[in-house]
Amino acid sequence: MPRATFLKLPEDKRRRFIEVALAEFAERPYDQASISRVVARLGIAKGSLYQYFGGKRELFKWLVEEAGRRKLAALTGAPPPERARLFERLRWLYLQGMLFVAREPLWARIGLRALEPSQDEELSALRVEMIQRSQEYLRELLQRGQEEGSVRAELDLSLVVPLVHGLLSEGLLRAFLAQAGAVDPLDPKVQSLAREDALAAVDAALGLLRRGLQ
Amino acid sequence: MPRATFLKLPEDKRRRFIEVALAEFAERPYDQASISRVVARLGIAKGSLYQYFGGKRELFKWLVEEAGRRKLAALTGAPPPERARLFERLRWLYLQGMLFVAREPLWARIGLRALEPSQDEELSALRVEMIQRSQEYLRELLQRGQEEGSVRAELDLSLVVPLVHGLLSEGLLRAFLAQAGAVDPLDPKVQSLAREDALAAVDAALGLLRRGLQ
Amino acid sequence: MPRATFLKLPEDKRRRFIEVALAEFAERPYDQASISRVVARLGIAKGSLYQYFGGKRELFKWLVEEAGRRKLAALTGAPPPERARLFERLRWLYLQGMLFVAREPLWARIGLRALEPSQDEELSALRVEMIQRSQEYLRELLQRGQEEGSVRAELDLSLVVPLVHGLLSEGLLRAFLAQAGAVDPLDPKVQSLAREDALAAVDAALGLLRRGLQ
Amino acid sequence: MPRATFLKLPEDKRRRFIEVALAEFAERPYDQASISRVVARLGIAKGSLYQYFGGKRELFKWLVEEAGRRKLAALTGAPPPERARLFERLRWLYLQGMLFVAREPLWARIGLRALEPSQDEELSALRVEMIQRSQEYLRELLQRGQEEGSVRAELDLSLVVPLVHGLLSEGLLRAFLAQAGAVDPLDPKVQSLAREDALAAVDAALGLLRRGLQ
DNA sequence: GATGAATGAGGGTTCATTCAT
DNA sequence: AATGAATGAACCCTCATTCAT
Repeated sequence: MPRATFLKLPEDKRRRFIEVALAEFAERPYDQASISRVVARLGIAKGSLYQYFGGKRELFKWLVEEAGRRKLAALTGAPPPERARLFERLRWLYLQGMLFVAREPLWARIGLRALEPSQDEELSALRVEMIQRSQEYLRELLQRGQEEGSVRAELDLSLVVPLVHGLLSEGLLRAFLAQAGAVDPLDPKVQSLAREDALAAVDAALGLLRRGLQ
Repeated sequence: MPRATFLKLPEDKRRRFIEVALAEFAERPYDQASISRVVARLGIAKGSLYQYFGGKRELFKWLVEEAGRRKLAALTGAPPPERARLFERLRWLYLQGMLFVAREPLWARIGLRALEPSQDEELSALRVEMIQRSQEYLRELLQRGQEEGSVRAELDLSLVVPLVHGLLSEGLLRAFLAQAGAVDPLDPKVQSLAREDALAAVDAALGLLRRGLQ
Repeated sequence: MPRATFLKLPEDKRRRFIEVALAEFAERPYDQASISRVVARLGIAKGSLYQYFGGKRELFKWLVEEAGRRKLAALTGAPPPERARLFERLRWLYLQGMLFVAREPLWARIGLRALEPSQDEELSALRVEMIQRSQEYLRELLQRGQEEGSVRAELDLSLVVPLVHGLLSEGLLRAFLAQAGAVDPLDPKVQSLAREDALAAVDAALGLLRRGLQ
Repeated sequence: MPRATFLKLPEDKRRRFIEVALAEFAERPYDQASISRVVARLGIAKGSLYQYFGGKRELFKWLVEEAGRRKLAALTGAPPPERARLFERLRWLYLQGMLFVAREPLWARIGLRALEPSQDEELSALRVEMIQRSQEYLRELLQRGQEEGSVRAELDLSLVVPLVHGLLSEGLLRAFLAQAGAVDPLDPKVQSLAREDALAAVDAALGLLRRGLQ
């Protein structure tokens, strides 16, 4: 999505650009984020931003995608459990997710921004797609869980998937953050959260689920 | 919150005002909703709106409160289960919630709008308070559930409450809407949802929880 | 200037109206004073004010005139020096003026408001007229001073009058207020000013003038 | 105070902008001056003005400061009396002041606008500060006058300074303008005033003072 | 490739005044 | 005589985007 100009930018200039744009779009809902503020903080010309990206929406979309790539990199960077059964896999998956929130709160936050409603039609479509894709992935996992016997076969996944998704997305995140007294990933208190807190929250979530699903 | 002028307005005029304002604020996030659009649709003078409400924020807050009152009315209007134990109570509570979504999607939607982040500081504070109050209520229910033995006593409610809340709020709502292929309460497909769909979603949610919590 | 309706108002109602209107117009420059605020504080209908006065300007003009009448009453109420020569007369006149500022700061302030420039054309004319009338009065005094020998005959009064006026109006008022550390008659510190302060300021002013004029 | 954009504007464009803005803010009290009118007269977009200045207040403050700079330039441009004693110094100082009024009535007027009360809190503070600074400067002059023997030592400067200030500010200005039959620096009649009129007014003022102070 | 001045619609809000009741 | 709802122009300010340099 970024223009060629952006990719050819000197490493440190590009890094700085990303840093500032990320901060702006993580801190505010899309419609309140301001291109003007970004270029002001960077000290570059308005026009330059439009050389790098097609506009506000393009920039936001790229940040969201980049957040996805970085989260994926975090997942593939950590040793994934081999031949794991459903709950081991879920445990690993969501543990990495919570650690990503703690380590990269800005990137985690911008991922959530994409789920917020916005006036922009194209972004609304993106939002719906992201929700569906993430539920789709969960559905595949649960389906395999049914095949391997970790999940009762008679459960109607079209109902169960959104329910479990609610528990493991908003629910788990809030449970994790609550341990630091925070409500938002950008709250500085989040820095005090450690791996044990992530484990505690994930295990509490999976504890609830295991019995419900099996 | 509305000015006396608003309350003394002829019934049909007031009804029409509410209708148009509700549509505007339900359809868009607060910061994108526009006072100008409301008065244009109504064909009244800008100044008139300011005779009725102190401003944009006051109008929005009143709509949110009114949504709360209407939901409460829906709850108290339906026969509440007497001497119900936890899961019966939850079943009744969330069933009414889903029926409210199906019957009054605009009012339900505006209740959700209050949970979205906004640029306005006062509304942000309101939002945090609403989230906490709703979790607080859930905590009381679960605590009584522990006392009556419906919920295992060793569960750490500070973790469980946000988890269950995620499942019964975002999760349940999405499960309910998914049955009509909708993602948002404003989707016209929601009209096709019937009481059985609400029951199915609620029972699926409580089915998962019952085993997890007991 | 007030309509008949206003004059027929019950004594206490009229008194209260004056009190509130005076406070509003004394506290703010004319263009910032607000009719809406006056009726809000009074708890009466907007239309009622328009029954009493033709509008904002009429109300202001009446307040200014009333301030003039009250100051005049204060002057005629106090024993004026008989057969006084110029400086005795000035001393008495400006002493009463400073005492009026200390005793009736709101009425004194509104008199000054009339001297502030405003967007309103009619009020601008009023302002010019008030300045000229007050200089005219001073010119008569000084002329008689020349006749009686208290003021050098060769002085060009068309230059001296505005100079003396500047000293005895803005200058004397600021000197008087400065003794309480105040800059504006509405400053609450003004309440601490006593008759001796007024005398000190007036005598300092006349001390300067006497030598200059004789 | 102006943005870089303004400083980099082509000479004639900037000159025209200043001319129009100056006319607007000189003609009306701050609260009545209108940004909309300025851009309309200029035929530029509203947004452009905000590229030049942070807003209405910033623009006004810059105009006032610029007026100060221009008056200072006029003072330093004229030959200042060397080793002058108090009254020579005052004579030169206020003569230049009156000439500035006659030559640059708009810039002189806007300097006076800064002394008018306004709704804006920041400007009110600026106003009080300007009054105090100008009295402070006068106090220093008079104090040195006491040291050099031009002013009687027993005079209480805290009373004398505001008195003299009234005479030399409002008083002198009005005396000067009165010679052309004008009351306001913006009156076109002011153009007919010549150096002799300024000298006459200043000498009349200092004539009064010299005797009073010595 | 970088610049940054210009745009102009749109935002929310205030206010004195009118006039039907 | 009192009411107060309705008016609507005017206010200042923000913003993403364009385009000539």
